[in-house]
Amino acid sequence: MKKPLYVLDAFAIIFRSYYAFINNPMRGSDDQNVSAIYGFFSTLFKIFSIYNPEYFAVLMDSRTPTFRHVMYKEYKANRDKAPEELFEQVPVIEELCELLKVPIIRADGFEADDLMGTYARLAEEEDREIYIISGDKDIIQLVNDLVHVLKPEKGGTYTDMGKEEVLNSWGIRADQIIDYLSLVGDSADNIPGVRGIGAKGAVKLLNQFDTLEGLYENVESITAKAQKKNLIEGKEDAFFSRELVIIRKDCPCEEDIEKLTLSTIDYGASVPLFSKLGLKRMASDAAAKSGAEMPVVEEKNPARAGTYCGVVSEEHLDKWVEDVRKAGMFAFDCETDSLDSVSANPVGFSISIKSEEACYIPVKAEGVVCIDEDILRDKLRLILEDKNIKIIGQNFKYDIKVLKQWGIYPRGLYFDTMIAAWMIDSSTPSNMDYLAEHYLNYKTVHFKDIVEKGKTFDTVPIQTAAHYAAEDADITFRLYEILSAKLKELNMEKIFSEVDIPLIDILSEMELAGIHIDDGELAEYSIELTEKLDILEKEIYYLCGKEFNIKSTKQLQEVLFNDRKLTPIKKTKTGYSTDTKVLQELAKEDPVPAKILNHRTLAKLKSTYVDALPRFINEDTGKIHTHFIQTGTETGRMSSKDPNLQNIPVRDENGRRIRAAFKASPGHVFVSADYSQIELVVLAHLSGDQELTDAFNSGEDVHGRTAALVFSVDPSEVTKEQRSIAKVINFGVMYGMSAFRLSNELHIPRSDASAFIKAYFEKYSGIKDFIDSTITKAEESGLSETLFGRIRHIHLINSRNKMEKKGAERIAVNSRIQGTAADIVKIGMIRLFEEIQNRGLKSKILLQVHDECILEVPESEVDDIKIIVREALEGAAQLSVPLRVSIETAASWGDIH
DNA sequence: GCCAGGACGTAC
DNA sequence: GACGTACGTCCTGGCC
Repeated sequence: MKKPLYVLDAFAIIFRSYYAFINNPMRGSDDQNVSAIYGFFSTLFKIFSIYNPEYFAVLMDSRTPTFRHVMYKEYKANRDKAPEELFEQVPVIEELCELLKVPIIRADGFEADDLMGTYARLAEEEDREIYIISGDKDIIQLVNDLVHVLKPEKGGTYTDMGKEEVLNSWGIRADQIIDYLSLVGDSADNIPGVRGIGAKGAVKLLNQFDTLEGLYENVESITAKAQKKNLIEGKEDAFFSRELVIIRKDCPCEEDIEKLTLSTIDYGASVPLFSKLGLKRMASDAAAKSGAEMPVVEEKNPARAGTYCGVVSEEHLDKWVEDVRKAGMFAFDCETDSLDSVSANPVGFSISIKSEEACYIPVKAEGVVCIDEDILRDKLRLILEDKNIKIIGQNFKYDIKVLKQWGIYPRGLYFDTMIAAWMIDSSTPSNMDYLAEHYLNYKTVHFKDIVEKGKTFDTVPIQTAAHYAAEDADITFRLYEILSAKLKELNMEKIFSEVDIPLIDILSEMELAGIHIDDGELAEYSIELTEKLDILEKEIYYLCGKEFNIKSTKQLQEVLFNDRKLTPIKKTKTGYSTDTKVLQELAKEDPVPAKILNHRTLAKLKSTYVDALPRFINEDTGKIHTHFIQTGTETGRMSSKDPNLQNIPVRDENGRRIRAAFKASPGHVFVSADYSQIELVVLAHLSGDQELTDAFNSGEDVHGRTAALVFSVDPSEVTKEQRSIAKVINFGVMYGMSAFRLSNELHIPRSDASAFIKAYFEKYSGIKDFIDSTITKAEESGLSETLFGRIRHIHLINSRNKMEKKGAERIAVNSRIQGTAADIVKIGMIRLFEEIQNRGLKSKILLQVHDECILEVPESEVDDIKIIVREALEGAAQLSVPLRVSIETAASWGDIH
């Protein structure tokens, strides 16, 4: 018989090793964590010494992002920065395996589980024994006459799980493990299983009926009533779980097991790296095995500090201005006396034109005679207002706003490191301290460490201030060099330079413009709300026979589920849920929940909007100036904060009164332009689906047409109910909605919901293909990409945790749609802004709410602007279906829609 | 008293 | 387990 093959689940070992030392991590020569590297190779060499394998392979998940996210839960459970230092060890482990010439196998788009399955099959086919080293109980399903699992135990030993051992320890045969897990579920892996069926029950059932099919064919014969009910209700869950549990056996991988040999192992090659990592014992062990010499380790240099100077004379300033003009490009940063960009005054500027050099030009500093403000302003204009001189900034929207109010109108904005970093990876922070550390291995001086609480930057001693400020410009320049290369690699230069960079100035204008709100109107509404809330409160207290804090979910739970004996409907992490859905359900049998609902709605309006918005009115301008965050989402959308003007109520009448308080300035009106169904239009374009394309090209009601298709009726015969189902499905599809959710949403049986979804994808087969290909592409590349090339990393797309994987699939699909729509709206805004500028109009864009732009327009410009807006927005992209905007005009925001 | 996290609810 | 993207408010509980 052939010599056995040993395969190692690398992932599992890396994980175990890292957490084994979590309280006392192994540190390498740069003080970096090397626990996983050490643990992995200790295990590897231990296995070599115990089993002396001739054929051996390390099996990896397809990419490191996978790895990262398999650990997602643990990552969250250990809320420190641990995982990052774990992930960084993975490529090192791979490199060491390669140096050692230990076969390492990875199949793109597949997990180590699937590789184990595949090698189990391959070994079996040539009648070879295989030992799989893994602690994962899913793997047990592979066990048979030839396939063994070596389960790691505490103390570095391994239990050989063959057929008999499985039967002994589990009470079922190995080939029943799949069905067993389908019934029991696995909370760690998020396999649901059948509710109410535990380990003992599952074993008993499988012993009786042998298989899941056998069980369900005979489910009627089960005598235990509760169990039978659980099984019948959980049938779909069981079969769904089984899909998640089954390990594939068809990965593309090296099929010639003879090639997975350890005969060429080269311990000597690993010595320098082990040594460099500071794993001295491992290095010397490897050296001993190969007879190699121990190398001398060289120290790695951290990023170097820059050389900075202060500029307080005109001559010195002239020199810098001249140098900047010669260089044609510079990093620039403002220090101010306030975080509030509308009222902030500059207290100094810093400039860098090359890495590790920068200067600080104070405007105001205690005990320092600075350059005259007017002279300084004029000289800075020479570099900031020259469109041929490229400006590099970090969060430059802030600087633009400060500069504009100080009298400088920057023109040559070329690069924003914050935005670049966000486009490169929107899931990680984009503040400078993080970027410096992450990309440059440089620890910056922190603002709060040099400025005393409550004081402003101009009070900081000039030496300290100059160093801090100049460093910002220096680091910005250094980051530019790295990030611009990365943007290029990712092919995002175009969307970066043509969309996100030009948008910065537009957003600065929007924020500076602000929007007027009638605080008197809100004050009146607040009083009304207080009265209504008082009444509701009293009614609730009376009905409940006691007073309590209605806003406390904890106390509310006590009242509803304890005092009033209502039946809890769903759980949260901390107790029973009391959200809207639950309260609506409970309202059917008790008068209190309805009043709570009412109270909640009004209290929300009052605290979040009615009372909060007036506090944001700027003293100087009398307007509300929101902040648009360009790096606030993972899809490419913008967000808005302080206050968030993208979630002002619109749907119900109470809420609309808040919109009504937003007023156009005297002599002006609001013009709102709203893209019609932009996400569905994008879906039609991206998918190329014939039916959906036809629906939009025909100009008919798209939800009605969907209903006609799904229900196979003539469009003229579609009922209201059918249309509303179609509408929910249309939106649900873009979010990856399940039949479960659809049935809940529409209050229909789950089987009906499944049928609707099935019919939907049969008719819209192009959408199905779009979803599938988006997922496949994400699995291969780890990315989801918009029509314009904006990317999002889909970290969990190859997760072995099936729930996480499904979640990642939804994200991949939705991000393409939502992100493309966001790109289009941004492009539309840029076209619109440019057209307004070119024509010298006074109209201003004030707000953007994802698919809508709101402008404030002098009455005299209204007719023109409507045409301009339509042309600019509808022409933002050439799609296979028409992009339409609907335009409305009103003196108050409440009168729009 | 401060802060982080959870629950909830608003928008698209 | 169950629908994507945000932000704000209130409450709670741990920490100082």
